[in-house]
Amino acid sequence: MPRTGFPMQANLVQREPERLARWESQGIYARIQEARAGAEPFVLHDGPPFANGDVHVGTALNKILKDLVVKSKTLRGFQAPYIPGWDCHGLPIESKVTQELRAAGRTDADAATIRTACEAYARKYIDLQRGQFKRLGVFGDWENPYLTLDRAYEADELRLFADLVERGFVYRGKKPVYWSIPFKTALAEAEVEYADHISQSIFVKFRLKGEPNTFILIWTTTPWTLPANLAVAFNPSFHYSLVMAEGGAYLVANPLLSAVAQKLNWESYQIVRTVQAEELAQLEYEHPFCARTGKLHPAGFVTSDTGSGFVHIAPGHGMDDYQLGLKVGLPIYCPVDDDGRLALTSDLPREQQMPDSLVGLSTLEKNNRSEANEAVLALLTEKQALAHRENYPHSYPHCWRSKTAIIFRATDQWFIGMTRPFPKPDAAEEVTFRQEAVRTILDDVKWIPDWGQNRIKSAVESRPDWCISRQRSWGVPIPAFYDAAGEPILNAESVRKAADLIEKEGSNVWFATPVEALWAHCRPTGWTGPEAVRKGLDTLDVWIDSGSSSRAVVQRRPELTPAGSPEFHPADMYLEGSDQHRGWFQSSLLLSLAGNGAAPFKSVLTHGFMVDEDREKISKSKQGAGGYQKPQTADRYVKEFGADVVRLWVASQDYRNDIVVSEERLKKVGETYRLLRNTLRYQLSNLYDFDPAKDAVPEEKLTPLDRWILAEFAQLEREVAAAYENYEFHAVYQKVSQFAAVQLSAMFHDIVKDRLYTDAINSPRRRSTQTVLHRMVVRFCQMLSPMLAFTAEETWEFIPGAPTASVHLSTWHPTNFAPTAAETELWRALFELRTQVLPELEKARQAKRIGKALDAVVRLELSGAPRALAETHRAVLQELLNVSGLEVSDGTTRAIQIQPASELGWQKCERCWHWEPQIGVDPAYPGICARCADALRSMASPA
RNA sequence: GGGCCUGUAGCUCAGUUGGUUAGAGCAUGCGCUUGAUAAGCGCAGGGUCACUGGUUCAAGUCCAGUCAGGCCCA
Repeated sequence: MPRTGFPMQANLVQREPERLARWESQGIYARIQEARAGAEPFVLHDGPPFANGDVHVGTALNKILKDLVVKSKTLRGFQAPYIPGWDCHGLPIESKVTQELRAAGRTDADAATIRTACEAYARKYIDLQRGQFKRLGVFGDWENPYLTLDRAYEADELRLFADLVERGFVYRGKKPVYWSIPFKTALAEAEVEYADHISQSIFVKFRLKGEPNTFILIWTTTPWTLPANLAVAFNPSFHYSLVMAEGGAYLVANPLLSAVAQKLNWESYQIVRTVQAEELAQLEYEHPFCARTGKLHPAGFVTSDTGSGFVHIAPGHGMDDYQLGLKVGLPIYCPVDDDGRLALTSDLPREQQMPDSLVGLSTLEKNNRSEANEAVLALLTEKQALAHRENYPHSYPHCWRSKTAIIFRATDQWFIGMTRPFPKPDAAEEVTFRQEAVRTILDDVKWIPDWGQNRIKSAVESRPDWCISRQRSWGVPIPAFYDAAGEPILNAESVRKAADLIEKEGSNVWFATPVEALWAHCRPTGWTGPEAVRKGLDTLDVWIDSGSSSRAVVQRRPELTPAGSPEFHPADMYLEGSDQHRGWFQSSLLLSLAGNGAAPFKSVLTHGFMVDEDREKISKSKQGAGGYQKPQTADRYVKEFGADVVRLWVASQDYRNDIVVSEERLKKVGETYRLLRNTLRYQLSNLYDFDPAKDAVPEEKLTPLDRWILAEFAQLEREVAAAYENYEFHAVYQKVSQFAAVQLSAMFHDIVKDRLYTDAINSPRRRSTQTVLHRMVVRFCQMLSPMLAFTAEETWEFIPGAPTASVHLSTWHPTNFAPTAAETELWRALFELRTQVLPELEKARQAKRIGKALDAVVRLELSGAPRALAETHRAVLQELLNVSGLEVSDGTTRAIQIQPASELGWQKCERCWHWEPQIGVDPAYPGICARCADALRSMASPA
């Protein structure tokens, strides 16, 4: 009878933490790395999650997918190190911390105070998340993760930045930011508060050049930006009309025509004709009060809910305007100074700029009025360009400290230029950085799934220059200086010297040290330029932080640098959600290409996003009323189902599509978990008396049935190995669970019970089956181990003569077992016969003539080959059918008769439950059939 | 609004270059077993392959459009 200490109930929630503690004390990760020393490496480089909040179930999915890759590669014999990381800088942390400081009354915190508090905040969440990631069963060097706030990391990031500076990718340019006039500073989104505000809504007539008395009507709520107007945008998907109305001819978008007519009090108007987008794009207009002209450009952001369908474009004063300006090559003209006053700039010739009467007027609003707005409105009226004016109440951004309305204003920023020449010594002709990036995407990286290539290619093709400076405190400082004339000094050597300093002292040193001392330290050897009088206080975009991880981690950590690697070696794989095509994949690629000349990864695997049971994105607003009962954190699911079920759920989903997370889905996966667990348990429970060293039967002496299942199993192994190699974990899940349900549970395990329970302990037939069960439980356990990290280990402990201390230390190669063609054909034919007989048995069962199959005797009337087959393999066929008797007779009717053995006067053996014509022939064993008597006798007197 | 992607039974997935009544496992229902028992076995029901139109002798499979959903832009 089967026996095992392997419990049927997993009790994962309680017992997984115990196993984690054991793994921890064993140092399982280190032992795995030792065991694979010198093996072929496979480096999956971790994309750092943000050190903020609990681990979301989507983040858990990402981590588990990575672990499935690492564990399956390890299983196949690779050395697959895993160094987890965290992204530590950035606005979400800084604004949280600033809010906390504010709540504590600290409104005057300086950069050093904020930075110290931010680091403490980040470290707190790193610890929290580390515990939650480990709980998932993810193996890695958790005690030595990489952190983007580490000094060494920051220093390497700056050294990479220095390379970019040296190669000419970095330049100073302009970009619009939120600007607080009283504080003369740029603001982050988090420092902006929206409040009700009354603006001046105006319609302005822009005269078409060369068309007297013909105008385009533009609409704006910020009159003071008109001196900065350089273009007009229209939506190419709208229809526009030329209409005759009071005072002239006007171009207006059709969907807005009636609204405009009403606003402008047109008593009547006539549509002259429709104007096509192609024609609009050819037009030129005259600025109402500056001596210059502008052009019309198509843009998707022009809407039809307000205005006229034409949007005034001031690239220095709006994000849409700025993007359009970059695209069509307009200067980022911002005629407003730090004090918020209209000012002349060097972007345009003096004669093309605003009249003297406007210069020096303030844009700062008091009681909804500003000098600049009033003067512009007066000027428009004077020029008869103001078609309509009204108060316009709406929500408008305000500075959180001064409560004043903010303005959008282009300021000087640092950029990485996408069209800079890319240094390529052997290239026939010069290529741009962008062109080289696209070539690398196409030629040098494998994208999984392959449409990822398309995705990142179009992202790189269409992205503007990369604005890399932030007016924030919590980040890596850009070690730039400024001379007395305000000109920037950014030099590769000085950046490297700053990096050395920061590696020693931490990046706070940049903020805490006076400019004289910093410049003394960073001043390039033999510097002949102007001396620095001011240091820059900008920090780097956090995407530069995480994007530098190839340099700061993959090229640095010895365990990620296999022996004999060239100086620069890409990681084998990056694995993140599909949003990272515009995020980390891109920042990593661009930085590595610019700094190292090559892509940082050989392959990139992307997964879809988590959606709920309605296949809609998980949103906090859906939580509670009618939505999910609990927050969608990893812990919430681990605490209910256990990590192995969560891991199996991850494996079960085709991650290339959206991934459904729901109570129902996890419950279903829980059912599969139990199926797999019971399969393992059945095998273990029949190996309690099996010692592979002593009892194993050689392959060629296995019974035909055992050879059959071995062949089936070897086929499964090949398919599973291929699925792992293609990272198709859902295929592994399907194949493994279906094999467990069909070939094992419904067939082999069911058929073989008779042998295991009733043959003599040591009989060759029983040992043969145990040999196969043993081989299968070992290998089944291995195949499951990447998914069921905990349960596979638990199983491993119960396997007699397990080859290694931990399943995670073991290596697995698919069984090379091929039955002969004759064997394969024989078993195909036997199962075909079985398939014909089973329905007849079912009919007898439905008719209540028999209960289980063993109650029946089967008569087959066959002819020709089938008859020969059935007669030759009568015993095997009887075993496959699990019936007490099988008679084969010659005939052409192909009749299948089922008869209850009791009707034949047969008797049931107490031991094996087979019915036999005669029972108890051996007087020593009454009530027992001859076969069982033999078995008992042999066991009573061991040979 | 644009780019990329997805839509096959209640659930998760297969469906090779278009070719017989669209498959599997799980779940459900009914029955059996009670020596894998908070298990196991069998049988059955369940799909106008998101929708519409087209190409073709033939379409889940090719093309166009619509709808729904996701990611990224705007």
